[in-house]
Amino acid sequence: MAVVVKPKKEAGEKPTRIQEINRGVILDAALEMFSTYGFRGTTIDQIADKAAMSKPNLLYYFKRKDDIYAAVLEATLDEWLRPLHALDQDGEPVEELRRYITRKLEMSAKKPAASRFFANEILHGAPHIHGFLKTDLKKLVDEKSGVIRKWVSEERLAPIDPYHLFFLIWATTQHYADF
Amino acid sequence: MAVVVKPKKEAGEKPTRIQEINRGVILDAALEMFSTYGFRGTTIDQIADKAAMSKPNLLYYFKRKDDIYAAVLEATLDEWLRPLHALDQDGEPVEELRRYITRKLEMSAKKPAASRFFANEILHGAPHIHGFLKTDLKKLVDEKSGVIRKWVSEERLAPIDPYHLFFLIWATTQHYADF
DNA sequence: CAAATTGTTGACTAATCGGTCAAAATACAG
DNA sequence: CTGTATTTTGACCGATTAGTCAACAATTTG
Repeated sequence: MAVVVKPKKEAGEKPTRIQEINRGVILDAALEMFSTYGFRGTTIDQIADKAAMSKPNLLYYFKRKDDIYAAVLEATLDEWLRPLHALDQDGEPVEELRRYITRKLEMSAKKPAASRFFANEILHGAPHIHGFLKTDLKKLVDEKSGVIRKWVSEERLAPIDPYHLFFLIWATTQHYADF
Repeated sequence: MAVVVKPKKEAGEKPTRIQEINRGVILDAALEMFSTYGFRGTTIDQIADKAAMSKPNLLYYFKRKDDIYAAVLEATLDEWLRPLHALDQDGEPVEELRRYITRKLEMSAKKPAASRFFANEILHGAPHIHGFLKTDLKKLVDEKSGVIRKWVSEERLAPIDPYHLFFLIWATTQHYADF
């Protein structure tokens, strides 16, 4: 008797409606908890409570605590970087920087959890995104540093080290969000 | 038969040589671990390992994990505040601020653990020093804010909100230490 | 509706962690 | 050296936590 092997699930199948909703709910809850209590300070039970579901149910969507953290990181990283992406070398320098800072401040105010989450990650040496920071983020920062340098060389902006400028903006917007 | 009660130990007796050494070793180890992994992320075993002693031995010197944290806080706070204390209203404003920032940067570079420790505490809403922050630190910051305001009113310094200035300096020096 | 798949959970386990304790080892005073 | 106070530790305990599992419920599909 021939047995027809019918695969139950292909890798990379599209998520169901329920999966999409619940993953979102979990990530929101997890971001809130991780940003407040850190990785070790947050329990899966706490996240499950906040997401209004049982722990086994949560673990049905994310097999391990590390996976939840990684997913939160990935989901938040894009948003955190978006303001910097928008810095346009063809714009007017002071106006571009003003818009960048405004966007950063807005983001810190509107999504304080995301902001705290990253501050925390970076403060502790970015242990979970070290590889990423060394590649993608560095590339982006290098690219935008080039824009600043270009403006300085064209004498459209007072001389300043681009890295110092970014640090100044990141640090200050973050602190305003904290307090 | 009269029993002579001979107290074994008076409160506030001077610590023995061994106590002095071991408390120091423990505080160094604890600062390193707490600043890297946070309060919840650090285990007593880890601190004991770093201090090269057994856990019960460590707990002989500090009865609870909270006590270790509090002791680290107390031991480090003074150092963290010292640069601000030195801000002198009778000095030349720009030179005073330059010196303050330089000292802050030196401290962040020389004692990164202490610096991270406080950044971490403040980022999470200073849960362990809330009372202190509300009194002593606030008083100090208010006092030094008065110095800044005085300089501004005498037109010896460009107009700036003193709190914003301190945040700017703290945030930036900390970020330099992190990266 | 009926079968199959997906979603949900109570009950459990193994490991970790903060903290205790009694007993052994060491340092120290007379 | 002798006795006493101090220091050190292995073994242990109760609580918490990450993660499992088998059974049950809901949803989707045909």
